[in-house]
Amino acid sequence: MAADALSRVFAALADPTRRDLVSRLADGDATVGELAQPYDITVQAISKHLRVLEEAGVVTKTADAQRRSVHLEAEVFDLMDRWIERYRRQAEQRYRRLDDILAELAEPAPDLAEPTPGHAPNHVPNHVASAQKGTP
Amino acid sequence: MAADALSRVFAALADPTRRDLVSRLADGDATVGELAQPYDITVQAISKHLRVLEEAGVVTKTADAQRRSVHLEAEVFDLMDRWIERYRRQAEQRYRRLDDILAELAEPAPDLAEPTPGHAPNHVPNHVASAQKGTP
DNA sequence: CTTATCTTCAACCATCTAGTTGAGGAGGCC
DNA sequence: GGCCTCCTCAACTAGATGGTTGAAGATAAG
Repeated sequence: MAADALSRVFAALADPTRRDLVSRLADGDATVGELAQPYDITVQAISKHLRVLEEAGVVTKTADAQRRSVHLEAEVFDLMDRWIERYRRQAEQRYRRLDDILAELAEPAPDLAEPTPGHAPNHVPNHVASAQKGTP
Repeated sequence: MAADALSRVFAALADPTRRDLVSRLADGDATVGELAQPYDITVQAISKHLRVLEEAGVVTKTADAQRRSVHLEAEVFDLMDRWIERYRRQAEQRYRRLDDILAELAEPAPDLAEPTPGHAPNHVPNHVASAQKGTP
């Protein structure tokens, strides 16, 4: 489920404990024990959280001894950023376009104007259908 | 449970179907039925997905009739962006600082960035890093 | 008024997840 | 060797999640 990279990253960061771990790792590498210390939960639970972060590519563990040093990987942020920026820009462009339409409403424009249900999105399905969900 | 806003947003976008819905809504508003059409799953499932996105603040529904028009809210992207940028910049700074440290390994550098409490993060081949406990 | 369309609510099921306890595995240190 | 520390694996539990089917609430159309 959700095998793709972006889903793993988002899911990994959907947990406040894991985001807090990332926050602390941004200050510098740390061992599992050091990371686990401030929390009430067991060190095994932290180990599991770190495994989730690792499988998402958010962190890497360098096994330099029996104490694993955990390191934050910044590249996944680029991955998320690219996704976010893409749709944000698109949505903001749409906003601006709507403003334009509202501004020039004085013209005899067809019925597509209002933010009311009138405007059916002739959305061309470029990414459509069975995007995931392989088997019905 | 996740409770906090950021967790809800990340969790909402951790599903590829929901990300695809966002992708289509970036093109323009649409009704639930229109959104559900390209997928193999039932319209009820899509309705549930939209409720998750709505509770995360990613979309809003304007109940203008019995056909709800779904609208993408761009502000949540700012929320995520702020979180991502914060830690990405921090991590990149740390990278650059590490380069500096490796470059001028002979000199005791004055703290150019912040009053670092213990100044530990020389996580060089040597795994020092006595992580500072910033309370969570 | 009746009917058809659009959406949600409710109950249910299978799977995933976050946590627990308990038992190892792998090195450093006496 | 023997022990101690750090970390992970295994099995289990409670709760969330994503999907289903079936029925109901609102409103437009006839």
